[in-house]
Amino acid sequence: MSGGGCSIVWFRRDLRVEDNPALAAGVRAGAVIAVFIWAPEEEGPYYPGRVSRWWLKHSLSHLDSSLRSLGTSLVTKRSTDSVSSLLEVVKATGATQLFFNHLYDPLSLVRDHQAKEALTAQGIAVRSFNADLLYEPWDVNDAQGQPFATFAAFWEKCLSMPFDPDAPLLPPKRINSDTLVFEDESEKGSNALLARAWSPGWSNADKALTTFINGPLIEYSKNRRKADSATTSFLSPHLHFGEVSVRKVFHLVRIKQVSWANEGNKAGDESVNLFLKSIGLREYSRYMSFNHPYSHERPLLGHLKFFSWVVDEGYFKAWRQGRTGYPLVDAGMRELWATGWLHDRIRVVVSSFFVKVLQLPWRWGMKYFWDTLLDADLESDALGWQYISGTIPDGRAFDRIDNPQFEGYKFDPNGEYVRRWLPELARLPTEWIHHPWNAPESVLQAAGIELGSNYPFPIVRIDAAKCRLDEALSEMWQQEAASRAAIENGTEEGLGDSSDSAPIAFPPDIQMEEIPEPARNNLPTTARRYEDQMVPSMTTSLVRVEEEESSLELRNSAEESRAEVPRNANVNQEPRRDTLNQGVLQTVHNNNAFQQFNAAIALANAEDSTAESSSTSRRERDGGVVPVWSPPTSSYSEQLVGDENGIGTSSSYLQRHPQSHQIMNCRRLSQTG
DNA sequence: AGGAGCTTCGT
DNA sequence: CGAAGCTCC
Repeated sequence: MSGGGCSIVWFRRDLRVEDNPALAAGVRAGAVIAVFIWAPEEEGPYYPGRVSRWWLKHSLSHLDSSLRSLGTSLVTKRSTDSVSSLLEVVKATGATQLFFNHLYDPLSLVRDHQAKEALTAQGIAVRSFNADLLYEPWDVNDAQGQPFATFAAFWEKCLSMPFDPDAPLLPPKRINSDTLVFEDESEKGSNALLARAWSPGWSNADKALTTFINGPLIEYSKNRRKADSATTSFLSPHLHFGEVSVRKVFHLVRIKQVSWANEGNKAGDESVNLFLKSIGLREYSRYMSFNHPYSHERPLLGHLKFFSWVVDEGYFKAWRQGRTGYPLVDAGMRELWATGWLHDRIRVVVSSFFVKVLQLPWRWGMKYFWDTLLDADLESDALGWQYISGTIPDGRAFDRIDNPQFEGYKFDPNGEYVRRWLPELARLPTEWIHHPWNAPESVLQAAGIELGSNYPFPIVRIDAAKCRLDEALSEMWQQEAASRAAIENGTEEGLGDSSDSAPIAFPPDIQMEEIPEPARNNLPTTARRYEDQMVPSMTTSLVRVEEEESSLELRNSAEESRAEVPRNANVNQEPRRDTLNQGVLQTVHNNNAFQQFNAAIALANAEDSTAESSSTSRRERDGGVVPVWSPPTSSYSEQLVGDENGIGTSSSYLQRHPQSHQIMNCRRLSQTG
């Protein structure tokens, strides 16, 4: 069987054997070569963070042993260019078919398209499948056939589609294989803390799912506000790596819901709705990424490009270290640092604080999440940060500032969460735990706290932040109006064009992380920066905070004086309703090219669906074309490879290619479509 | 009971 | 902002 007609199954973020349509197709077609290609440099600034790599490593070995028990094994290949690696595998094996499952992040859309073209050109039959979503993005449209622009409408549609999500496939009974071994990639050290708490791999994902469905799910609606997160599903990293199929989750949860509904269990029923909504948000994040492939680097609402962010690395650092002076925020940031995990509510708290109080550029925060979260997920995180920042049509109000003090008493009423992660506040009574700056001196003394010394004063006061925000917003509206006027007068090139909205570059210490090793002489700073990205044990994180004490002290006093925002700012100038709508309209308008593109995809899929044997209407949705648009003239990955040799380039990929790709794509699409 | 006015919350 | 939920007559 070697040589003749075997197929390659290209695993990526679908590290499971059950309900894996690409694998199933490979098995149906005969001998299978299961391949995983590790080419992190292709991800540019989104090189997976340490905890993500830790997870991946274990998940892959788990998958490998599953595949072995089915009669094959996982071939892993280190690469800087996935497409050429695929071609090498083809050459080495004489494979005649390639199967893989769709991804929807901007990079994968381009890369998968290239893979398809390159392999097809070699006479390889390429087919791809949906394994990550209930419905493909191009299948979910409004009455006019246009993509939705808000979540609620999108999700309502998903739940009332004329056809159900595909039923999960069973795992194959046996996989025939050709043997072929590539070098195994070796990842550096794991982390004891992580290993204790988490078990990567598809069978553990299944266990987590079962545990959740039979346990916390029924209370989900009641408990979801608690910061101590024993009631979440803990499925997100499993879902990110595709260790469990979202369709399986959906089906099992729905079954529970029906039985609870029959019993008249209102709370259980409601809990399922809420949980499914979070599945829906994940779904929506892919949908957004597909329809707006630049959403991880640019606000979707046009006017937001006129918002002037506070570019202050000191703020950024204090936030990362959990030294903002707001206990709930700091506790969250310490937990993130120590465990790579945060309850959803706390993610909202810390990111909202980041954007609204500190007014730092959201992409910095998103990048930090990317580097530190165990379930780091570009699409979900982009959606989350855009939501928090109010840069999508149904996002939070721009001018709303959440007060961590009040949120603290909501999500952590007894202060247990804060005390766990901020030992320096452990002895503070609950009454003051979320606002120590108001506590009487005697109370602080009794608790062993000296503000400004072992715990900081608030880095920015909420009322000052509110003032500064209102000011920035009214300035933004003015500029937006001015720009629109300029465009109407023809003084300026058309919409969405150019230069103007280059994203703010990541600060240097984040940039250091973007291109980790290529074993260069590590400056002392580099070493520290790199550590920033790692997940230390509890103790090291505390030690580290101690070490930083003195420099932070300076920072604090600096911020204190810095926060003198004019109190008399004319904040009454309400952003006018019509301008807001303009923003939305502009977004929608900008979508046209992608909508055309999507129509093209849908069409192509329909044509392609004649392809295969078992021609139920269900099958027809499989095996469609790769859902991508034409890449810009010079390819993404070429640019990134060039990047890697990167002579003294401290500037990031994004900086040098200010989101030009999607604009080019738009143009190309309107030409070709 | 019931509704004006206030707060909270939302992807 | 706008809907939903709350309070206070």
